[in-house]
Amino acid sequence: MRSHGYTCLSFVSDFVPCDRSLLSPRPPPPPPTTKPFHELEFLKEMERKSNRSNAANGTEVVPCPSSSKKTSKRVWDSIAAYTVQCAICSKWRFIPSKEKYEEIRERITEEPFFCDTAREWRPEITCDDEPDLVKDGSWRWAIDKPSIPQPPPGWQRILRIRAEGGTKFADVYYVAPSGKRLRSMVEVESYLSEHLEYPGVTAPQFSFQIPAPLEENYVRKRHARSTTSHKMSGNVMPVAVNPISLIAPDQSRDSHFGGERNSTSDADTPAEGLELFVKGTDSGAMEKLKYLGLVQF
DNA sequence: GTGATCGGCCG
DNA sequence: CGGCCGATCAC
Repeated sequence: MRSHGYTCLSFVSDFVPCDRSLLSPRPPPPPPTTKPFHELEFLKEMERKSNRSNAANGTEVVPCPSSSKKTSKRVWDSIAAYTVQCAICSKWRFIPSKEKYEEIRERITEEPFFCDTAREWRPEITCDDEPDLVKDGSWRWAIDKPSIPQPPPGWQRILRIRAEGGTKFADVYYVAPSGKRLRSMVEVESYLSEHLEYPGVTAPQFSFQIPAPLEENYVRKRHARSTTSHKMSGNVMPVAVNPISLIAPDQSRDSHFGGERNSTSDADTPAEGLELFVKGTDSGAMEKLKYLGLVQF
């Protein structure tokens, strides 16, 4: 089953927990990718250009757009890179900037992304080129919802990924040009109603939708239910169940990136990955477990 | 203090 | 399950 009707969803990839205590001692630098893709250079280049200092801990410094306001708060989100999947070949392509990514994400449904689209910033790229990266476990993935509007000019939409094992995966908030941090739609609306200095800025331009974690156990389950699968249809997979309990101890803080180091065969099919995530089929679940390094294969 | 993060309530 | 916001934590 190749990539049928699947318009590729846009993704956010690889994040670092925003827990400060984790940031300091965190050794695993950026992406220990498996494939020898020079795209990393490309990434580096973009980093340099966008003037972000420490890709080391995976944060991106968002340059304050309009003028170098003195107060321009250093705001960043926990996303290290942005990728989108080609609707034709299903390969993942880096998006050079958060802004570009937001632009693509906004229209991804009506206007699917193709490798050709990336020609805009990479004139040579085609579907025949190697994927920029593969889902091999060396990156953590957050799968974005499509059709999230771009933030109004001068506003920033910030995504903070929470620490592993918590009750929530992430938070979205907006930073107004004034530097005001807005955490919910209600706050946005009340702020806008009291600050008429933002003509044309309206509520529908905001979305607090958070992406979903690819790793199923990143977020603590609300129902500490027995690990028995509830969504993997009837077919129980005992093999799968046991390993899961291993990683869910309680040792909350400890996100060893590594857990999945033993990735032998990666280079799996991106399309499946997407399908797996979206549909959660049995085979998908299996794939996921492989992905997480919880089963042998 | 202030602001960021987390938890948990509630619809 | 997602939105929201107070409690709590880190600076």
